[in-house]
Amino acid sequence: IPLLEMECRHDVDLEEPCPVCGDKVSGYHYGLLTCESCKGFFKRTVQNNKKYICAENQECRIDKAQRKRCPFCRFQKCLHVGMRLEAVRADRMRGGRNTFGPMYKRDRALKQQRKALIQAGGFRLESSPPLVYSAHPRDLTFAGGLQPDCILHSVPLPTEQNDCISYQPPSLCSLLPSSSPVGPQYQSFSLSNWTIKSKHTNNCDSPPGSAAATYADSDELHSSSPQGPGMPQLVMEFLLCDPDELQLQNKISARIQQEQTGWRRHGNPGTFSLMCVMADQTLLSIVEWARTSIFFKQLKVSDQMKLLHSCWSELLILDIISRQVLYGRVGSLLLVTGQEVQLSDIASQAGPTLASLVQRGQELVERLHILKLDRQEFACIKFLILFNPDVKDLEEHQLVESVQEQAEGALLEYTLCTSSQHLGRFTHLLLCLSELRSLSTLAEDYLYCRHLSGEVPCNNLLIEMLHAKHSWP
DNA sequence: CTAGCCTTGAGG
DNA sequence: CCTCAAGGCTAG
Repeated sequence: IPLLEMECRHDVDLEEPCPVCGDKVSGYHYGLLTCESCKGFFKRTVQNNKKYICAENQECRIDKAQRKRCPFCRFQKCLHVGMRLEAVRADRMRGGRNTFGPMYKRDRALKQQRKALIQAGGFRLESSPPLVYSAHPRDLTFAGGLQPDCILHSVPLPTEQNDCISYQPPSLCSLLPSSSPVGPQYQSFSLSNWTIKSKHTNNCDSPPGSAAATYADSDELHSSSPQGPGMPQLVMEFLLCDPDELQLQNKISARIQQEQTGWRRHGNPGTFSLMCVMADQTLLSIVEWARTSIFFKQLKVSDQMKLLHSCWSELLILDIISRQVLYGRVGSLLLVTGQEVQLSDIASQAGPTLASLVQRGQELVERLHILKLDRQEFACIKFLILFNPDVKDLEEHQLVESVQEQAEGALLEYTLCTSSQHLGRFTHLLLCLSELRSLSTLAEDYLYCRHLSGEVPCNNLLIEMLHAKHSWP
């Protein structure tokens, strides 16, 4: 028996190739299983804040033989497969354990479980008709990462290029059916705030088995989650779904750069067009976020589309606003790309409608800034917005409603925890949400107008979203 | 720069 | 104690 156990333990991790270059993995590094060389490369790059440029088209193949050729594409791929910038320590402290520990543990457990399932499937195969997952063994290994239940829905995923980074102009419809096996699995995990907090706010009473613990998803969540105290479990789950800002920044910058190079021939794009491209890319990332998020990924695609069509502009505005609140500086607008634009410049160049939109946006930013909203709260709010039970003709209306209630409960619990029993803060927060809603309606109308006069670059998700709402009765 | 091997050190 | 992911070191 010990022998069997040994065998099981050993080949779980080591058989899988490094998701970046395919070399042999040497353990968990910066968020996932990678080889020693990619670990070192990632560390050097982040520690020394290196910037690379690609001599080709930013789509170089990265494998063991060619990984040295293009550091730009290698780093892109590191980010794309989910290596975490936050795992590189700013203070260079050696040894010890970081806050990813629980994640690694969970990932191990999942891989084990998955392997057991495959084995079970393999045995059954001999005596029974083919099973779904046995037909696509490769998908399972690649679907790795932290999506716990992907195996259960094991849709026959496209087995194609797991390493290919190609972004066609997509339609929402084609984006939604889980199409990328190597998505940002490890979705973000901001440790900074709450790990520190949790040391000091143990007094916060979070009754075990309170609202947050009742959510439907059952299985994997309760099993092994060594949470810090003070953070409702659901908030934790939401935070896990939330993408990392720096990763997002890198991805979107690269894509915009890519698009711009193609643009040069058609003359200089105006600022407005650029902003549209940025908004479009942000929308893409929002869809990606939703698609891989807890609860949402369990919905039927038709419902997913209805929800996104209904709330895209709110999520977009919230994205911009949360960026200002969390990372922005007074007097300037921080873009997804990390660039900063002076508000005074915007005010002087924008037309009256846009200027007032920006103005109202800034006021909202100011209010949220005073409330000191953190990432956890923004993560909850995103779910609150996404799961809108007022959307018409939902097939799984009940589920949507229940998720919204739970998200609201979790947010309430969390705000009570962090702001020492201040109910006022929570209500103020909800007020901000309604302002956000009206702001997004205005923004949508504004965009639609400019679209009608042909100013919005075409063939993108932005346009599809604009049309979706305006074509409704 | 790269990548294999070495040292560290909190958490189990 | 041991584990194992972080950082460090150094030939090539």
